[in-house]
Amino acid sequence: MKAFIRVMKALSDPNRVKIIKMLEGKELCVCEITAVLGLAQSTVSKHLKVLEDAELVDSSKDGAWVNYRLMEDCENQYAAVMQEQLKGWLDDTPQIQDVVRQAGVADRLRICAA
Amino acid sequence: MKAFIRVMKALSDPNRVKIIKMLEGKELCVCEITAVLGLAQSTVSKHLKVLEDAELVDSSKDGAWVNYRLMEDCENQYAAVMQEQLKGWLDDTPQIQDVVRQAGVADRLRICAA
DNA sequence: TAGCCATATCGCCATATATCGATATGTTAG
DNA sequence: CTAACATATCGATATATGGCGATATGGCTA
Repeated sequence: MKAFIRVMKALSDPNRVKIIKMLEGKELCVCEITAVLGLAQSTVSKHLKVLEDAELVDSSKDGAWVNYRLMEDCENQYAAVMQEQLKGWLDDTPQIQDVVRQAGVADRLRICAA
Repeated sequence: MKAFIRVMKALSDPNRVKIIKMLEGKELCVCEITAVLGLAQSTVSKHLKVLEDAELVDSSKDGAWVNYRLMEDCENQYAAVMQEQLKGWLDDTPQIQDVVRQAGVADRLRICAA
């Protein structure tokens, strides 16, 4: 039950849903997501933690960067099903199209101060 | 997007999920749900409104009673999919088994002051 | 080693949510 | 018509959540 509720809560925020949809395209680092969403870095970090706790996304370090991607082979069945469902959902939503397009052309070397 | 978020928020509360699972068995009136969940009647009424706004459940009056049931032929695709998914989920959760069993034998004529 | 960069965590605030008791609304029975 | 009952709505309160800026942490590079 807790695992289910965690997934539902994670998907109850528009910005977190946007992150999921962006990650369907490619993996992204925190600064890229921050730039696209236009939120504070700390806010994005917190959203990512919620998504990770729900086992919807996964991360790995690449030097100073942390790359986030959709969790593959979820053990959490609720996360697995929702992730799959979302692949067919919301693609016609302007807000989503917007961020997905921006994420598609995001370049961390340009966006981040590197 | 709003419709999707509404459905996710509706399913983010354990008591509302319990209500959905109870309604998989049979339609129930507010006083039966109230008795099974052990919440205040006003709280249950509010939860039902959230579920109805998300188009997950439907209601109809039967005299002084209001019967709630799972929404059939949901226009809201998110509600439709989640409803179906939930039919195969959480059946092994003790909390859910408990309320479902109680709902199954609920009798409004005994539960309510009628 | 120092300093910069990316990210995470902390503390704070405003708003949202879950809950309750009290009250309003509408229905049925006497 | 009135009383009793089922449900909905209102008002209050405690907790949860989303947001921010400030600070801590860890890695690179000069």
